[in-house]
Order: sequence, then structure tokens, then C-alpha cells
Amino acid sequence: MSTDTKKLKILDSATQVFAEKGFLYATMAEIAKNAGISTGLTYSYFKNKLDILLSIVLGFLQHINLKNTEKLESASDPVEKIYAVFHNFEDLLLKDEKTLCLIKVLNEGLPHLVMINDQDLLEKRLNIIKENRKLIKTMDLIITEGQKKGVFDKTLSPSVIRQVLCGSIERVIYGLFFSYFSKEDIGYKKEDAGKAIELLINKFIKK
Amino acid sequence: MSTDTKKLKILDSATQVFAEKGFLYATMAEIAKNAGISTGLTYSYFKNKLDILLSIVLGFLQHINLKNTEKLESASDPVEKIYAVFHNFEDLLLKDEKTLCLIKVLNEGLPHLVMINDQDLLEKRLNIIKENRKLIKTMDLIITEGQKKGVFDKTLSPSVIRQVLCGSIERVIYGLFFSYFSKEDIGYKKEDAGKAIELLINKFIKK
Amino acid sequence: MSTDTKKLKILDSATQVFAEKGFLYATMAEIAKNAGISTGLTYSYFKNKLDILLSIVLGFLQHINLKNTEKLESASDPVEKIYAVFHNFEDLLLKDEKTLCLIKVLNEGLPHLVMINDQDLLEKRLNIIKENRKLIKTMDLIITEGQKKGVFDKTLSPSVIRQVLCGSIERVIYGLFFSYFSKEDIGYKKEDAGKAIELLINKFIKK
Amino acid sequence: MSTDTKKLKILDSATQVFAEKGFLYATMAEIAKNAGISTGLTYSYFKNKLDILLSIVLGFLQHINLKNTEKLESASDPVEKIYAVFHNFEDLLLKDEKTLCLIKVLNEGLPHLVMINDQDLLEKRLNIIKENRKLIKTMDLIITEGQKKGVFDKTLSPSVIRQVLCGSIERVIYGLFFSYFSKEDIGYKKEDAGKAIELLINKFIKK
DNA sequence: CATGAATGAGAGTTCATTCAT
DNA sequence: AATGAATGAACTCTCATTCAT
Repeated sequence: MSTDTKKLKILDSATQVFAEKGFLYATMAEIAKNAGISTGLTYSYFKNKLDILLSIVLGFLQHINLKNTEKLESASDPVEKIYAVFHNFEDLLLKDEKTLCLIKVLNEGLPHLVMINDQDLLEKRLNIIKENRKLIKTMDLIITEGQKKGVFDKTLSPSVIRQVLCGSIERVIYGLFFSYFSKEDIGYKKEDAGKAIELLINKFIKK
Repeated sequence: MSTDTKKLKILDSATQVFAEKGFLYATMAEIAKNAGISTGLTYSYFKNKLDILLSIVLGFLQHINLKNTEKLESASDPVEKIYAVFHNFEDLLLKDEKTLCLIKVLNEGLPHLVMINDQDLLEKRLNIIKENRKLIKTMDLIITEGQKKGVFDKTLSPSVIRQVLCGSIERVIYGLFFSYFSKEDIGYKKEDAGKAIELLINKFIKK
Repeated sequence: MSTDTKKLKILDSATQVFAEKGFLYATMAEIAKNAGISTGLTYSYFKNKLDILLSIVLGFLQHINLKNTEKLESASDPVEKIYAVFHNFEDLLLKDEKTLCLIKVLNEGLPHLVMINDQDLLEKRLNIIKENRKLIKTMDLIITEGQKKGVFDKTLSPSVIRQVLCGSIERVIYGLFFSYFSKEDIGYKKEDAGKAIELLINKFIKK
Repeated sequence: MSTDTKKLKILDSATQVFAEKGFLYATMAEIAKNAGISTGLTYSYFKNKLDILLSIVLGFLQHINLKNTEKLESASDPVEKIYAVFHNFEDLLLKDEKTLCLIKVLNEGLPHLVMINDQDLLEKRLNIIKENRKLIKTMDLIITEGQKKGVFDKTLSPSVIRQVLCGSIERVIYGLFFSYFSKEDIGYKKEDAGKAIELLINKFIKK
């Protein structure tokens, strides 16, 4: 198994354990065991537990920013663009049960940024902030453009609209994650997540 | 100071500390000190640290359910009703900086429900689940009623619509909380939270 | 038991354990147990294991510098003064079996100064360096004065003479410590330590 | 590279690292890297980390005992003999910066003897004790002889005199080592070490 | 012979929780 | 009722040592 493969194994394992138990209750021993390696080896790949959490968050942000850059190249009008961005969210988070776990980890991970003292993690922290800002900026620019072109509603500022969109998609996906873990019915299915965003764009954002 | 006053002091203090540091990094010593009492005394009022977290969450849920019951008595049509519910959210969370902290604690608190083993907390856990279900049911019934009466869009199931509404309001308020703590500008103000929900109801939910 | 008493208990216990096992093999659990308290409580009094070691070293240096200041006030000629300083060493280290252990800890402690990274211990480190410099300066000034007055041999520089004196007393006392622990005969007794220093001053240092 | 060459490389590397960091903070990985080999290979040549430390100490003791045997053959009177022994110390420790490191390692190494449990190292431990006793005996015999012949002062027992001599030379050399590493001036140079011992013999030991 | 990835025991350390005062 | 000193379980993390390659 190559170094990169093992790093991914750890991240995958941690994503699962963090999602199921929460960062607090997740132990390095369990993450390692779940990844099929020893506790000590984990520390060859990551500085510490927080580093793993941040790496998952950073990985997601980098991935989605990359996907956005790709997709937005070929998109021209704001409606098409905002669709593209949220389809990327769906593609990355709704792919399978494993990616579904990400929503919980992302939710839990970002607040931890505030508590980072470790010198070695400061760079990672800054990177996350940078990528997060990039993601936000991408969305806000599209919304601003749509408002300027007169295709988007102008009642609200782009930042509020973006929060509504992100909050909606996050909560809808979180419900699916919860349903997957608790085996409880939540009254909707994977397909409805996409439909919700579509409707949100069509009715809430468009003029 | 009466027993109830002291209990509230602890809950207030914990809300602040949990919001600022996160449940993991918050220590009982700090919560107690911040509440103006000794560490030991905290345990006369709450079983343990998790109990405090759950009490905050339960308190909020009970409060909002109570407010909903009150307000919904005098409301007749679904539009008015859904407005009422979300105005309650605003009233409870946007009152001042202190209540703003609740959004972070609620966000962090609910996932902890899964990890409760402590026999003494099981009842509290069930209570939270009960109140949460009640809140969800209240919203879903209004939406169902609106759809039946033909005033609400029927494309999506009530549960998805509710998730969109809740996710939106939560994220918009979370932004305000973040801005309050980090002193960073997020591009919108308190007033915009209400406006966002209003617009969401008018454009997204109504037919 | 008062706070200061307990702090002393820990330092005493650690001095014993460090002397017997060495810093590396000494565990916090053993130090605490030997002091009659729990592991955790140790951390209310000291930052960490290294802090304890440094505190012992610093305590000794402060003590001997204090004693020197006292004794040197009433001394006038360099011979008398250098006697005073080394009698202080004897008084502090040869008092009983407990103080004998100090010689081993001092020996082991000073080299650790180089490896201190911990921000919280930097101040203690600087204090140790300061007190150590003070002790050295005290001795060197006496020797310089003796040489100037023509009562001390001038072949060697004060710093070398001081190293010879310190090395001698340290090794002689170390021998006693070793004998105490191993129960082996080393060919001399406590009284000989003083005699050795006396002779060293009379024959080696005096003109 | 031959087996013996590699063994020496490891010992040299370890001497440096032990001197700089201390046994506790020195890692096998660094010792190996510094020796230009892999971590694992180190274990083909030495049982474990402690074995390396003991090997350095034993090597020094064997070397100095050998040199003493050589030099003492051609020496006849006690003064000449004691000179010879301490010139051997100088020759072995003051040769260059590398050998200077030995003084720190010897200082740190001997106390570790007490903590050896490992069956495989017991023999090495006994060897060190044997060689150490031999060295001590060599010095003590010379001093005894000098006292009997009436050329050495009889106030102190041979063992105390030997401790004074060893402590002095050790401390003087330690100062040079410290100065070499910290780049701080200590007020004397290599040449003064020899002068100090000479003077010590002439004034302190001789009648 | 040589590697260095992998192991896992065991240490330091934290802090929720208890309880003598 | 109130304190905060004291406990000790359980965590993270390190690194000497092993072993498949």
C-alpha cells in the first residue's frame, strides 16, 4: 500500500468515526484500528487528531473549489453557474454513504478552527480559511452578477442569499446522513436534495 | 441567590463558554467561575457536563414549543402560522448577544445525543427527542395544511421544506453569531435575518 | 497540610526518586505516590515533570546564593570567604541522606536546560541561569580578590580554579551519595569531604 | 564499509547526539541518520539504545586502562605515574571536539548502570564496573605508593584524593565542552586544563 | 546486509467528578 | 449550602524496537 493510499485510508476511517462518534468521543486508537493500522503509524501521516479533522475539511474545500473552477469555465449565465456550484455539492456529498459522513465532519470541524494553538497547524488553519473564503467568494460573485444582470432577486444581499442556500443544502443533506445512521425515516430521499436546491434557485433566487 | 436563579446562572455561563470554546474545550472550572460559583456546586444543580449541554438544548426546545403553542392559537391560515413559528426563532435567538450563542450550542449539542450512555441522562435525552419531534411536527403540520389548502407549493414534501427553512434560518443566524465573536463583517445585519425568512416563505413556500 | 508544605513534599519526593532512578526512569506516578498524593494533584503544583526537576535545581541555587550573601557579609579576607562558600555547600548537601540526593539531581538537571522548549518553563530556565551565574561570579570575585591581594596563587585564572574547586567538592560528595545508595564502602566518610576542601584551599589555592 | 568501521560510526554518531541532546532526548533515528545508516541496522550492531551508551563508556574505560598500562610500565616514581595517568585523560578527551563530547556522555552514562535489568546487558555492566574499578585501583595504588614513599601528602586517604583529582579534571574539561557547544567564553582554554592538573599534583598532592 | 514502515507498550497529562471541610 | 483540593480514569502521543521486503 502506498503512502498516499494509507493517508487516504486514515482520512476515510476518521471521517466515519468522527461522523459516528463526534470528534470528542473518537479515539485515535479506533481511527487507526478502523483504518487497519496501528495507533503509532497514524502519527507518521498526521501531526495529531486535530490535524486529521482539519485535513478532512481542507480536502473537501479544495476538492469543491477545484470542481467549481472546472465547471464554471463552461458556464456562462448566473443561473447555470449557481446550478453548477450546488450540483458539485451534491456530487461530492451524496455520492455514497461514505461521503455523506462528510457533512457531519464539516459541520463539526469548522468551529474547531478557533481553538488552534499548535504552531504546526496554523498553516493548515490558514489554508482552510483561504479555501473557505474562495468558496464563499465564488458563490457571492455569481449572485452579484445575477443581480446586476437582473436575473436574480435583489431584495437580499448576496451574502444572505448564499447563507440561505448553504444552510438549506447542508441541512437537507444532514437529514440524509442522520437517516442513514439512525435507520429512521426522515420523510425524503436523496433525490429530493437536488430537487430542493433546484426549486430554491428557481423560486427564491430568480427574479 | 435562589436555587433557580443559580441554575439559570450556570446555564447562561455554560452557553457562553460552550459557544466560545466548544463543548470539548470548555471546562467545568471555567463554566463555574464564569457563573460566579465553585466547581463543586455545579454538581448540585447538574449531573455532569453533558447534562448542562442537554439542559440548554432542552430549555430552548421547550421554550420555542411553548411560544409556538401560544402564538399558533391565535393564528388561522398556514402562511400566518409559518410566519409565527419563525418569528419565534428570531425572538428567541436574536434577542441579544447572549441568545445568539444558543445557535452554536444547539448545533453542537444535538449530535451528542447519540453518545449518551449514562442512565441518569436517558430521560433528558428522551425529553429532547420528544420536544424536537414536537417542533418538527408543528412545522410539518403547518406545511401540510398549507399544501392541502393550495396556498403552499407542493413540489417538495413538507419534511424537505422544513429542512430548507430550518437550515436557512440557522445558517443566517450562525453567521451573525460568528460575526459577533470574530468581529468580522459578514455582509449583513440582524435585520436581514428576518427579511430572509420572510422572502423565503413568500417566494419559496407560497404557491 | 498547607500548599507550601505539599509543594515541598513533592520536591522532596522527586529529589529522592530522581536521585535513585534518574530523571528518565522516574515516573510522575511514583513521585506522587512517594509524596503521598495522587498523580493529578502534582500538576496543580508543577507544570510538568521537567518543571519539578528545574524547581529543585533552582531551589538549591537560590538557597546557596542566599547563604553566601549572609555569610560573606561578615567575612573580610578572601581565604575566609572561600571557606565560607564551600562550607555552605557542605551544609546544604551533607546535612542528611535527603540532601545528599541533591548532588545527583543537580548533576542531572543542569544539562536539561538546553532542551527546554516549553514557553512556560523559559522563565524558570532563565532564573536558573541567572542564579548559576551569580554563584559562579561570587566564587570568581573572591578568587580574583585573593589573587590581587597576593594571598592566592596566580598561576591559573579564577575560572579554572573555581572549576577545580567545584569539581572536587561535587565528586567527593557524589561518592558519598553513591555509597549511601549502594551501601558500598568508598574508602572515606562525610568528615573527609570538609577536610578535602580545606586542604585544597590551603595547599592548592593559597600562595 | 566494514563491520567494525560501521560500529565505530554508530558510536561516534551516538557520542555526538548524546552529548548534544542528552540520552533521554536522543532518538535512535537521529543517531542512525547521523551515522549514515538506517535505524534498523543499528540493531545489528547494538542490542538497544542503552547498549550504545554503555559501549561508549566501556570503550573509554578500556582505552584509558590500556593507555595507563602502557605508560605506567616505563614510569617509576609516583609523581611521574600520576602525571602519566592524567595526561592520558587529556590525550583521550582533549584531542578534538569529538572526544570532548565524551565527557558529557561519561557523566551521563555511569548513573544509568543502576537501572539495567536487561539480561543481555548485565555482562557489559559488569565489564564497565570491572574497568572502572581497575581505573580507580590504578590511581589509588599510585597515591598509596606516593604516600608510603613520603612524597605525597598523607592528610587525606587515597580515595578522597583520587575523587578530587577526577572531579577537577572532569569539571575543567566539562567547561571546555560546554564552551564548545554554547560558543560562550568560559574564561580559560584547552591548555589550562593540563596546567590545572599539573598544579594540582604539585601543590595539592605532593608533600 | 540493509531498509524504514509498522508496531504497541507505556509515559505524561488533563479534567470531569467527588468529598472532606 | 458551598468550597476547591484531591482523585484517577482515560486520553494522546512518542519512540525504542521489530520484521517483511
